[in-house]
Amino acid sequence: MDDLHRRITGWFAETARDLPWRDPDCSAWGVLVSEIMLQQTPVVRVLPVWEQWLERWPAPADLATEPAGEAVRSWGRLGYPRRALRLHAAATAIVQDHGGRVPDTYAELLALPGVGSYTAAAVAAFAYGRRETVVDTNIRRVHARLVTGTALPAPALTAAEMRLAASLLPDDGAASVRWNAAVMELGAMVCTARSPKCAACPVKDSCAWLAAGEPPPSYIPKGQAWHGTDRQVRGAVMAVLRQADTPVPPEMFHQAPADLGFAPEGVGVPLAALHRLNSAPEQLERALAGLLNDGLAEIHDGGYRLPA
DNA sequence: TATACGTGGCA
DNA sequence: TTGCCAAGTAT
Repeated sequence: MDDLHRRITGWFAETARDLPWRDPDCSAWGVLVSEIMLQQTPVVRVLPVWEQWLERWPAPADLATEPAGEAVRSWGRLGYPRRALRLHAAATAIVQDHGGRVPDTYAELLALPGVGSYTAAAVAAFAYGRRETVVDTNIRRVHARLVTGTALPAPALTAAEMRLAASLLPDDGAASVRWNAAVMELGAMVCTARSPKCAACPVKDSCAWLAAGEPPPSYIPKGQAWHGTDRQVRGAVMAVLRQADTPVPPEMFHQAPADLGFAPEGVGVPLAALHRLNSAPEQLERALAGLLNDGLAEIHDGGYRLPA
């Protein structure tokens, strides 16, 4: 096992991407923001938004003094905008309950809005150097192939996977942090979901999946529906709200701007995109009600806007 | 445990 | 062009 550690962390030391949240000088807040943004979102898309966020809000207290809607607007097109809402709520909780400093224990991190088991472990490890069992989709896939010999991990994280990850974690604190980062990087850059680059893998001669002749997955991953879904409509509505400087009247969502003769400044393009979806009135209502319910929108002066 | 939740690049 | 999939969380 030490050999596995040496080869993977050695590979990481040589080839790791130079990401700003990996800078030793990066604050815990910077690490937390990066982890939330990276949930289900590729690095290349996070990079520019993370830079803007950290410049505008260098500490939790800076974000906490702003309306939640500003966090959502600045989220841009990263996707899953509820993450922005929760990050804002987390900043508020950090100010109120932790004196403005990002907490450094797994339990305290886990209690923050938008922080689950992965993110709590990741921030404790990468921001504070703690020895934590970090398990994300990359690490799960590497373990599945390298150790278990299957093409993909199970659809949901299992207790057996957590035990395996814990058993692989180096005893030494600093070594455990490097190991977590290295396995994650291996999964992201080499041991990828589709067409893994096994020729470039530092542990290909120890891989159970390769040794077994690369057996195919035992199940077909369930695709995420998109066209015609409520999610698509919600996304289109959010694009309008992000652009609007003033509350958007409900009629705007149901009728083309041309029919109304006016529209809030700058919402023409996203509004046209929403109308092109040609969604049923009840679906639009469902999307708007859902956004209100989630706190991503509110009604002010008879129109919809981001939360103030 | 299963489902809802955005977005855009790539094969 | 269609579908896959990316450092998950909350319910």
